[in-house]
Amino acid sequence: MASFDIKTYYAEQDERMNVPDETVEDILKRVSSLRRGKGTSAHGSSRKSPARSSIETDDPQSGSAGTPTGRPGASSERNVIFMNESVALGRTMKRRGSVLESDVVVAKRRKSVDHDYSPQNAGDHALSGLSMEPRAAAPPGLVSDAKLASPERSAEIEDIDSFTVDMACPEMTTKRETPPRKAAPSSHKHKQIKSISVPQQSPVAADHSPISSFSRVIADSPRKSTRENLVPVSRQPPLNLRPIRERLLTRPSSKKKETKAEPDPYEAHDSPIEDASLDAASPVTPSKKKRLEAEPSKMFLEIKQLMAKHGSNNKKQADKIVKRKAKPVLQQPSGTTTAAHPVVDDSSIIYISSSPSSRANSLGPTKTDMAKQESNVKEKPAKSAPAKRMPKGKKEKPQPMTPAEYARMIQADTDEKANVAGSSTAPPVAPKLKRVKFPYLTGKHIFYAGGDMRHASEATRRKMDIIVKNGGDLMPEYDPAVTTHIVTDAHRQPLLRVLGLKSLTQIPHNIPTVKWTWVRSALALPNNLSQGEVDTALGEPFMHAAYHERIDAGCAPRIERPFKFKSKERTAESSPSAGTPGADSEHSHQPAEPVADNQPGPSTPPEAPLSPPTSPLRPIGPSRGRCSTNDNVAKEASADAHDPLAEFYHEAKLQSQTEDRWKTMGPDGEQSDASDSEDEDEGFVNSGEPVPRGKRGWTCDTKEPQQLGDCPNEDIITKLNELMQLHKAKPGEEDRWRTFSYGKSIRALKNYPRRIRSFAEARSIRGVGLKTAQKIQEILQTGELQRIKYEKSEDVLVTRLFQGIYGVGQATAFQWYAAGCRTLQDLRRGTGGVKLSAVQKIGLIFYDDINDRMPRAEAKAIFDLITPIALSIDPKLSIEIMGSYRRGKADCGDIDILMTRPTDDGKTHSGVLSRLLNQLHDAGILVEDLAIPDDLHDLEATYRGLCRLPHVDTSRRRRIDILCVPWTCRGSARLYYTGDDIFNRAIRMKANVLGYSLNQRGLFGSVVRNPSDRRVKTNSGEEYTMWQLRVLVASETEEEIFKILGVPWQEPHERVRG
DNA sequence: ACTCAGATTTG
DNA sequence: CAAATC
DNA sequence: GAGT
Ligand SMILES: O=c1ccn([C@H]2C[C@H](O)[C@@H](COP(=O)(O)OP(=O)(O)OP(=O)(O)O)O2)c(=O)[nH]1
Ligand SMILES: [Mg+2]
Repeated sequence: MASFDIKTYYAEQDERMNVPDETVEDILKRVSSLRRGKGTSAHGSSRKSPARSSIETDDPQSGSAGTPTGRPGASSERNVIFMNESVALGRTMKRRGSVLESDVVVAKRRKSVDHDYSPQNAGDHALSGLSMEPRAAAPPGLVSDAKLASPERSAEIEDIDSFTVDMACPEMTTKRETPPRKAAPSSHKHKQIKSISVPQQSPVAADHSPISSFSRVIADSPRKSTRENLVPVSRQPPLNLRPIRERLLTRPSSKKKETKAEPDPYEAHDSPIEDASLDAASPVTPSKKKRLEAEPSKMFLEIKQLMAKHGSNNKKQADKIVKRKAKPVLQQPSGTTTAAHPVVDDSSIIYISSSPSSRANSLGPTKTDMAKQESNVKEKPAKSAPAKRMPKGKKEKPQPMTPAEYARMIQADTDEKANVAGSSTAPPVAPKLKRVKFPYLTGKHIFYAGGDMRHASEATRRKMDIIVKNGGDLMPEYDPAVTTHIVTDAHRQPLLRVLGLKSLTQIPHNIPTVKWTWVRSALALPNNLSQGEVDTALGEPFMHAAYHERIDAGCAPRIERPFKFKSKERTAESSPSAGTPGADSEHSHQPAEPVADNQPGPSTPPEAPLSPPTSPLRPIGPSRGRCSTNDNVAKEASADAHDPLAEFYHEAKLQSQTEDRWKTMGPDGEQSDASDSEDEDEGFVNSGEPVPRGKRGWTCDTKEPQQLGDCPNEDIITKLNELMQLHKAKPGEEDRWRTFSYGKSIRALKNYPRRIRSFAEARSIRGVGLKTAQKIQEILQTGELQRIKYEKSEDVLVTRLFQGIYGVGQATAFQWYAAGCRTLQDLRRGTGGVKLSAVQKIGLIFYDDINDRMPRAEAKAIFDLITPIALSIDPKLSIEIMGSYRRGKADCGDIDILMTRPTDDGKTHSGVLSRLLNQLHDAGILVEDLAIPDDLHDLEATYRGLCRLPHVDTSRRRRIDILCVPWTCRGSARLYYTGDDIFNRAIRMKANVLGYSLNQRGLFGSVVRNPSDRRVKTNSGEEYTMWQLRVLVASETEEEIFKILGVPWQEPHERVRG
């Protein structure tokens, strides 16, 4: 099994590389240019090198193929300082306690003063103030993997505590960079919240809890679960925050808002332009500066330097952004509202061990559920949960039906209504579908194939409904003669089955195979388009091609391309290069392809797509640029009789044989013992053991040695990672999981102690499958990975740039790309009519800041500013910094704060967040809001925003997340928030396999209530347990969760998997 | 052929 | 409901 | 993409 068919390998590679790559790009170019009437200019710049030219200066990858947030590839997590933390902490604590004690800012917490946090249109505000002009000319913060981390020394860290906000440089720049652009009419829904500013309370010494600073923050020794959540209160350096508030708070014009006549102090100066308020602000600053100057520490200086270095000179003053969100006024899904919440009758509850498979329809505990639980625990009678859809209440008899049947049904029904006003025959279940005003799918005969080809699932029905509603002619079954479009999100195999075909190539060219996104893309369109616009609105089919092989389908004339044959040429290409691997970059060898030419007809495949000159056919409208290449390809292919890669093949074979020995020796012992249930995929590290074979076990169970420097397979890892980053930028499920998989292989490789020498050896590693092993082999033999070049197309590069914007993911990035955007500047200009959401605007403005990671010390500094403020609101609060910080990372991508409060005194932290946010804004720490919790008063809430060190004009914007959870959930919440993400997924997966389910609220076991009754048969015949509930098994401490799951305890810094 | 974690907020 | 993010 |  170790051997593989090299031909097939290259054939596949070839297909993948040639087909979509060049084609998409060209098409896109052509299209976009057409749309914009830009003529032909585009194609000239097609390939690599030229491609770059089209990306303006703000193109991060110019040069390095950095990734915005290169996850795995980025600085691997090393806990540089972690070891000393407790020590350092202890020391600093002491110092802190003695030196700075008095001035903790404390506000009397008086209920009366408790005003809700009321942000308003953050996006608009930011925009109005700054405009989206590029602020920092500096190259985007995207950094190549190599230099991501600016390692902090442990020494530095201990000093951080003495850090003091420097008031020396409080000159707040009051100038605005640009005249306020009219606030984008981003219509936010406003959460109905009364917004009233809190009259500043004067700082008061914290007389309360002598919770002296200690350390929970860092050295958290889980063992003592007792005080697990004690607040790491750190005495705060003298910082007079108070004055700021009033001035700084520039109430963004609450334009429409005023109608509300909300007595909002902020409303006072409601000029959208904040200049006024800003000016006002400046005078205030001086007053408070003095205090702060008190002992600037060396640490502080360092931080300053660091920041200066990063130097994002944002002139923007601490604009107050306040956003109001209209809270969905408890719009209860009528149906569910009435349905009484299922009352759990304990007596009828039985525990069952759910197999992973059964978890499908088990309702996970939702916020709503938890609310109930909380109440049980007498935490707080959860407010009437907005009924997050209790599955129980209604029961729309799904009524089994095949997709075809359903299609026929709704199609018939709709037609009837549309055509004859005849009395409805009122088919039993026939949904009342009314065609929408603007049926953009009119005239299109669509065959839809959902995930389930046998039964029309809810989702399938909904989608079919949509198709019909929008005028589409839904085909019950595929008929190549009539069908004009095939819409599917399924995989090739299932689709082919339904179509009754053997190969995708059997589908006529004129029938595009597109994903659901194609239909959806025009859904939200204005309903006034002209017929002509419809098609454009729908988007070119190829943009939504379901399979890259068929990317051309439906797009005008096209020249048949002999896929299969190209394999050879490619073969020729890579193998020979073995001797002279490096050297040639794609374009470079354009002219000098000789290298490859040793072989019979090896037209370097890369060249094919690359060379604009060779295929100038572009001009001809919709023709595929590829045609000429194909011809060549075919020719060459035929010419090439000898397979140069034969050697590879043989070699692999041999190796596999020889290596089977050691490989097999491993398995025996392992397999037996591991055989039990796991089937786990998670491969794992056998740290440095002589037995290299793929081991089994749960990745969450064993800490991975994360030393970087020693990896013997670094080159391989680097290349695979590069490839992964490229895939990560692509939309679609396929690439999503591919990325997932690459991640696993890479991790496995990182933990592999020896240099891999062969295909077979690679293959033996868990997580490294056929394809990856082949790639590894290619790297081993040629020193490079051709595939990378092909995946590195302009669209990927550009969209990856876009994805660096907070709030922009694969989908939007590609949409924008399709709209013709190529640079960040294009986005600012709104090229192609692209619209950025409020968050995205902020993300764009602070592109560099957000993509930068902060030194650990800065995270602490900011947190230390926040802590006292929080405690001033409620001394019993427990707030802790989590995420990468808790794991001991030297640099943090953001600050993750967990907030909760013990309930022993009958109180909760409800409402604290609101006040905290207000105060943090006032203090100039919070600068921008990105996401506000549904209900600020909920015990469970998530806030996301941007913060910065106040009063330091050089400080950069940092991402900050605040997570509030009920006290009872603290354990699971800490587990979750500590991460890392890979670890979380791994442990959650193990939980599943063991019949549990784990989330930030707790570890749940499945339970079925009176199994005898509530069972429902589904169309497929299985039984779905509708009343299956998940009961809380543990959530208060991390330890118990680890224990129950049989995961050996691991300190935060040991939970690093990525 | 199925699974790959599970949740919240936004538009 | 899909996308983005944690 | 990989493991089952
Ligand atoms: O997909 C994800 C992302 C994050 N998390 C958890 C683990 C993580 O540690 C925590 C905080 O997320 P964040 O994105 O801040 O990651 P981090 O671990 O703190 O790293 P970084 O330094 O980039 O912030 O949330 C998940 O469970 N799943
Ligand atoms: Mg973080």
